[in-house]
Order: sequence, then C-alpha cells, then structure tokens
Amino acid sequence: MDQSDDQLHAMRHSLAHIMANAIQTRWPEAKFGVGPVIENGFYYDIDLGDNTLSENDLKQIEVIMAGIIKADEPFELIEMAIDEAVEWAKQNNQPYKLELLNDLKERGTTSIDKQELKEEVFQIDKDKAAKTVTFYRNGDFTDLCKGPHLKSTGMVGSFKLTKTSGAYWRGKDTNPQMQRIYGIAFSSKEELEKHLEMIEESKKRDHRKLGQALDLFVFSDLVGSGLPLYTPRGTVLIEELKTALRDMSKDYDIQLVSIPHMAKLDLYKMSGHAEKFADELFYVKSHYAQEFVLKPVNCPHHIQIYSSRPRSYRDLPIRYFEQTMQYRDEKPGQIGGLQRTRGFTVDDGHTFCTTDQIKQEVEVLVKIVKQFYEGLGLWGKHWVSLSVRDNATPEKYIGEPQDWDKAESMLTKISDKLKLDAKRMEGEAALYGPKLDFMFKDALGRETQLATIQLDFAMPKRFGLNYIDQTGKEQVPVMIHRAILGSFERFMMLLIEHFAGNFPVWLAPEQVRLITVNQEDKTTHFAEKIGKKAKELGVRTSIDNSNESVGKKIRNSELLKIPYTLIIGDKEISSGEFTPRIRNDLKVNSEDHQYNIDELLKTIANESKSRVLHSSL
RNA sequence: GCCGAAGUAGCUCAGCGGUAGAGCACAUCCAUGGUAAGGAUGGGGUCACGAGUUCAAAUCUCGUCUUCGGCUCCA
Repeated sequence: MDQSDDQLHAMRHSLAHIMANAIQTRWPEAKFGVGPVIENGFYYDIDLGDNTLSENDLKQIEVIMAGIIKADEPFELIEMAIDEAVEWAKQNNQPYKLELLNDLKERGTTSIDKQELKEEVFQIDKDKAAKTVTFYRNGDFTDLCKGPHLKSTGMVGSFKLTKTSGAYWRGKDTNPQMQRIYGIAFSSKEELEKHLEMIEESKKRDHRKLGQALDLFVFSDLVGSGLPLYTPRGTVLIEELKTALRDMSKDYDIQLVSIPHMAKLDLYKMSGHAEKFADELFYVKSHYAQEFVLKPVNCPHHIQIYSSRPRSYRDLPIRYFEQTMQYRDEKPGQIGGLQRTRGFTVDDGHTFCTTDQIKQEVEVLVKIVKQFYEGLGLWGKHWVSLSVRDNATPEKYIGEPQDWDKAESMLTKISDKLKLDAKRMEGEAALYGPKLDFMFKDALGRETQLATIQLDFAMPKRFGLNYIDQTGKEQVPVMIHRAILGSFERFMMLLIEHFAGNFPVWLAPEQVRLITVNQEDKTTHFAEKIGKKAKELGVRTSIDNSNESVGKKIRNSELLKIPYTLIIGDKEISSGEFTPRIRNDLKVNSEDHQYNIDELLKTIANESKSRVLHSSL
C-alpha cells in the first residue's frame, strides 16, 4: 500500500463511521455489527430491529451524512481498558460490539476461524489486546475501531450509498440477520462518476442481457427456474465448444464414455454424495420399489465403468471423459442466469492412475487448461485456488488424514513447479480431496470457478477399486477428477461477457450475413448461390432478403454482432467482387478490401475451422 | 433458505382505484433501395397466478410462482 492507498482506505473507513453515525441519528436504537472497507468502498452491518431499509432510506441517510461531513468534526482516538469497553458496550446496548470485545478480551482477535469475518477490521496485537482497545469518536458517535481515520469528516471525497442487503452476523446463517448498507467512495467526484459509468458499461456486457439480445438462451416459467433452454444460436456456441474439447482430448488419449442421467440412490450413498448433497438431490419416483435420483455428479458412474473388469498397471492411466448434464436442486435464492442453474452440462473427466503417475497427469491437465484458456484470450484473467481441507471440520470430508496430507502436499508441489501462483484456500477442498480451482470474474466482478483439477485417494478406496501391479498384487488406484471449462453454462456466461457478444469467428453462431439490395430475381438467385457455396464450405450463413432498406438490414446484422456482412447488388453480381463489412474487433486495419467471392469464403471457412485451441498446439 | 426490490404486448418501459398505452419487433401494402433505423395501415395483453377489500382492482392487502441486488452455499 502506498500513501494514497492508505489515504483512500482511511477515507472509506471514515465514511463507514459517518454512515453509522447517520443511522444512529435516524434510528437511535440501532445495534452495530462491523463496518469494513471493501473494494471501491465500504459497508456497515446494522441490526435495526423490525425496521427494514429501502432505496428511499438510502437517500435520507446520504442527506444526514452530508450534514455530518459539513460539520467537519474531528475523529478523536480514545484508548480504553478492555473492561471499561465491555461496560461501554453493555451501557449503550451494543450486543454485537460486546461479543467482539469479549473475543478481544479472551483471544486478542475478533475472528473465530478463517471461515468467519474474512475482513479483519479491528484486530489488535495479541499481547496488548486483552488490556486495551481503541475507539474513535466523531460528534455523538463512538465506535470500537482500530482505525485509521481521517482527521475530520470534512476531508472525505465523493461517495454514494449503492445498495442494501441482508447479511448474517459473522457470516453464519444460524446467526441473526442484519441489514448491510454498501457504499462506494473515491477521492474525487470525477473518479466516483467514472466508476459508476464503468459499472453501467459492465452491465451492458451482462450475459443475461446479451443472451436475450443475441438470442442465445431463454428461460421459461413453465419449464422452471434455473433450467436454461438454448436457442439454435446458443446451441451452435455450445456445440462448437464441445467439439473443440473433444478434439483436444483426442490429442491426449482421453476416452469418451457415456452414462444415463439418473441412478439408484444407493450409488450416491456409497460415494458419500447422498449425504453431502442431501438437500440438492432431485428424486425420481419409479412405479416399482427403487428410488432413483438425477445425478448430481458423474464420478461414481465412471467408477462403475472402471470397476467393470479387472485392471492391470499396464492399463493405467485410464482417462474417461464425457460432456453430460448433471442436476442439483439449488435453493431458489442461488439461481441466476447461467451463473448457477439446476441442470448444467459439464465436461467431466476422471483419470485412474498410480501414485507415481499423478504428477505427470496433473501437469498434462494444467497444460490443457492453459492451452484452452490461452486460445480464447482468457488465460491471465484468472487466479488459482489451491483448495485444501479445513482441519477444524473433518466431518465435511471422506478419506483418511494421511492420504489427505499426501494429496495436499503433492498438489502444492505441482502447483509450485508449474508456477501457478496458487492461493491456499482452507476449507475449499472437495468432499474427497484437495483441488486446483481456476477462478474467473464475471462482468460485475463476481467470482466464479471454472476449470478444476482434483486429487482423490478416498473414492477409489470407498468403491474398492484396484489394479494388479507388477508383482501380481492388488493396489488401489488414485483418481483425478477434472473439468476444463467447468460447466458449459458458466463458461458461456464468461465467454459472452468477455467478448461482449463479439465471439471469435469459429464460435459465432452466424458467421456471414448476405444482404440483398433489392428483391429482384437475379439478386435473390445470386445470394442463394453464394449461400450454397458458403454452406458447402461449412460457413454458417443466412440471407436477409427482407423488404427493408439496406441500412436497416445492415443495422440488424451489426446488432447481432455477425462477423461478416456482404451486400449483394448489381455491382457484385457483375464483378463477383465483394467488399465485406467486417465487425470492428476483427478488422486488421481500417481499410476496406475487395475480395473475389470464392477467395473470401475460403478465408472465412479457414478462420472458422481453425479453432484457436489448435493453433497453440 | 434469509433480507430487500420487482413482474403490464415477443423486447424496453409508461400508467398506480373508474373501459389497457408508447417505441421497437411482427403482418400487409407502397417505395426497388448501396453500408447502422424509408413510409402507411393493421394484428397482438385474464396487466405473473390465486384469494381478499371495494359499487368498481393492472392499481390496495395477503399467499404462490418467477426475476433482480445482496447474505449463506456452490460447477
């Protein structure tokens, strides 16, 4: 942090206090939680009893805040003995602050474990903590706080309260829910406006908006929430991605398998998923005795294929791969666009190998991930999570501790060697083992996991898998679960937002649009002839022969972000030469070029076949 | 699931107790057009669904479904 960052931090933190001050003015009975600085701003969690907040309240609060800022009162540091502070919290009826103070008194920190309270707001040096804490006073408002603050309220820059929400005290859903108010703040009005503009711009890239505008997918109340329906255009995208992945897997001796979408509940009882996904299973009733569920994962099925016959060390590694849908009954509040759906298609793969082969297998998978994302210009837009278990909650995992230790240390070594710059995330592991997760951000800055590589010593043991080694003895294989693009739904979301709908030619649902200048027969016939040629070359084309002005038809083509638009009139019919309208982002330079139609279509065909993924091989 | 907001034509939205509106899209006709919206006419809505209040409900109240912003959880 340089000095200006410090200053910005202090300013945002001071604004959190000013906001709390304003709220205390408006609702004197308010009980305060925590009010940390976050990216671009701050928030404060407040218990307002039965009162709830609406947009109008935010405006009111802003007005009161403006008054406090105008008064320009200083922030005054008060040091208090811990017991005195506890007394203060009791007197002022601040139960949440009291809880924090008691934690400080006992442990010198307010955080219970890493899961909770990720933002350390007022952590204090452990030796000192038990004895004294610091408060900041501003006008009539005093708050437990480690600081730092600005000298006075008049020094804050520009801010805006943006949204309210419920938030559980200390992030635990069994705790009471408080009201959280978010604000953004910058040192100048210009920066604030720039940021607001940027948010507006990002919203235009939102996959839900573009999905509608570009006619890629829809939802239906009758089909149900979280169940996307892909239109022909959207399906082209999905199918192109599927083909790209299948082509890639051929290069790495990965075998395609295929499984049904449901199975007996017993299968998931054995795998441990029945317990883990207890609330998320879709049950399927049979007329006969058995109980089925829609598959929430694919690994137990792939395991059944592995175990269907004896395996030798000579067979390993065995790599299964499949693109299939899985189903999870997500809670209503979690579903949104393609970010979280109740049915989603995964590119799921499972490698069965010996312990000695792990390193090589994981390295190859990382290579594939890198190749895939690099090809789309997404590599570098991610961070890697080395997701390990949380020792405090062993009940969340299956398998033996020594296997976990081994798996975690192996994965750490591999990730270090490959310089993935992975961040160790405790408690983020899968049910059966640690994993490398590749995290990306959507248009609105929300994080989402796409690619994942997971090491699993537990599941093979549970299912009694084995292979015969060189000495004729039975050994337990290791399983590597992996997904390159994660789910096609999430990946579509990322693609749409990353390209803002301007897909590379190979992915574009429609690659060339032919626009006729008039409705004369010779024009129509010529357009149809070109359309046929394009189709033969595998170029996705459509003809707009509608009764509209040329300008209008061009506009429609542009709005659909079609890479190439060809205007067909007398000039083109007689010369056979075209000056294609090329989508802005694809133009090499701003000059227009004339092409012979055959030459042009061949160029486009090549472009659409050269899936970026292969060019980097 | 929890806290809040919202559902009016295919889309974007106005109307907010007294017979349902606009622009775009769609259809028909006129214009035969040259690189981002030519003109005219027309069709289309149980105002998400179900109860209630009222002489009268798109409008007020409650419930259900769906969507959105967060929280929690997750691919």
